Amino acid sequence: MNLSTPLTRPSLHEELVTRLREAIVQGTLAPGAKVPERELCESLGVSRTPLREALKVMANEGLVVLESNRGARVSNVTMEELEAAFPVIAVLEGLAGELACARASDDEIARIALRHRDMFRHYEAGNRPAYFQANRDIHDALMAAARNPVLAQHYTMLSSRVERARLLANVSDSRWAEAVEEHHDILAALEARNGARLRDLLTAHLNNKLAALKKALS
Amino acid sequence: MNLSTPLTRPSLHEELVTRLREAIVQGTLAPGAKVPERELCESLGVSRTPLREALKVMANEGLVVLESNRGARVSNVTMEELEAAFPVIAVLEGLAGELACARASDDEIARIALRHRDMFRHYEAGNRPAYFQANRDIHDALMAAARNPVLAQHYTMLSSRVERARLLANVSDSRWAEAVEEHHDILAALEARNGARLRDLLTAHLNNKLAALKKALS
DNA sequence: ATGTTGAATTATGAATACAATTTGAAATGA
DNA sequence: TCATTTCAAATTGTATTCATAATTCAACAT
Repeated sequence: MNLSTPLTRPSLHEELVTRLREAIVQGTLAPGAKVPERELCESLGVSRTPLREALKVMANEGLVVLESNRGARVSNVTMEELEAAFPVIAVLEGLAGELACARASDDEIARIALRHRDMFRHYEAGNRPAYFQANRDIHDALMAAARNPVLAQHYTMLSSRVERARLLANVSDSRWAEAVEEHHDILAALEARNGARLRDLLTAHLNNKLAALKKALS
Repeated sequence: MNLSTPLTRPSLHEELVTRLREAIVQGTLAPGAKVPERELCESLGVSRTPLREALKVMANEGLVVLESNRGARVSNVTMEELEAAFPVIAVLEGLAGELACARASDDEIARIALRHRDMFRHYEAGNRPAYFQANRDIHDALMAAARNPVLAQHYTMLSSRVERARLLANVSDSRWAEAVEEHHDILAALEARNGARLRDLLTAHLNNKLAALKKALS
């Protein structure tokens, strides 16, 4: 048990941030939709104050935009934003990979390898949702293995902004095959603990993902 | 005049975030100090609501920590945090350099070069504050030249967290000389628009800075 | 019929009020 | 004297209120 943390129960606005973030990433709160303050207050059973605090935080992260005297809207997923965000995510993931090679336990690497095999199976079965989930798990596990909370924090912010793009367009089958290929290399570099190579592979992987999105959305 | 923007006056809490961030970076609000809510409200002439909204946002950025029922404290600058944050800043600056090489106007590069010459003069004169200022200007200008708002946003968050370290320890003269040397190379790579090289130089520059800080603080 | 005006309604931004928790010092006892 | 307990004051987290800006919609003019 952890006795160093002084037993701090999460504040209302933090829980709201978490739940709203999920709702936005999942698409329950659609991009561009205005956030109905009063309604949410009622359904969540809180007053406006903590909800509004949560909205300020999410606005700072770019998940919502605040229009003065007109309330909050879920931010739109634009091509411009994706083009800006992806290169940043790419270098962050690259760094995560590099650090993970240096710091991950053998056990962690084994677990990531296992998840890879799951993912490959989902690909063979053509099961996109399961593939996506496994893919996310892998990236999250890698981030955890990097043991850098600052990195993880910014990664979380950015991926929640971008994750929603998957709802906009399915990538082509050919890109899917390519991505799987890339993941074979990624796993190999991780298992070899080749940090520099894994970094470059991950950065390229993300940049390729952006290119594919661009194509799918044009 | 710009008529496309729908005439939006900045909200109170946003202004507060900006001002509090400055106060924290500048050291007016010292690391570890608790944020006196009532006092700040009076001196800033606002009520608690917008101030508290600002504090939530800054807590999300890591500039303050919220202790439940015990209010906000300015976060401490720990070695652990610096070790986590610097590598992230390093890759972000690297990306900024790479993008700047591709996107900066000749004019922008010329201005950055000019600011470099200022900075070199301040070094020769042994004027640390002026050197720091010029140094910051250079990094900010580079970031602006990268034309990536997402990158800039995260860079701002991170550097405000880390900037305060300069108040903790003066780097050694030998490291100072080294940093100046590195900046000569950085400028050269930028003027040659050699993106890959500038990226690597900047990343290394930041990582060296961390190493120097580690030495100075031990 | 279509477009415009303006009062009523609603929603928002900020201030204030209230309840719960923490703090700190006086009072008590060893 | 020193530790412990108790209780008031202060501070915080959340709810509510208030003033103002935006929206809606019916009445009117074109």
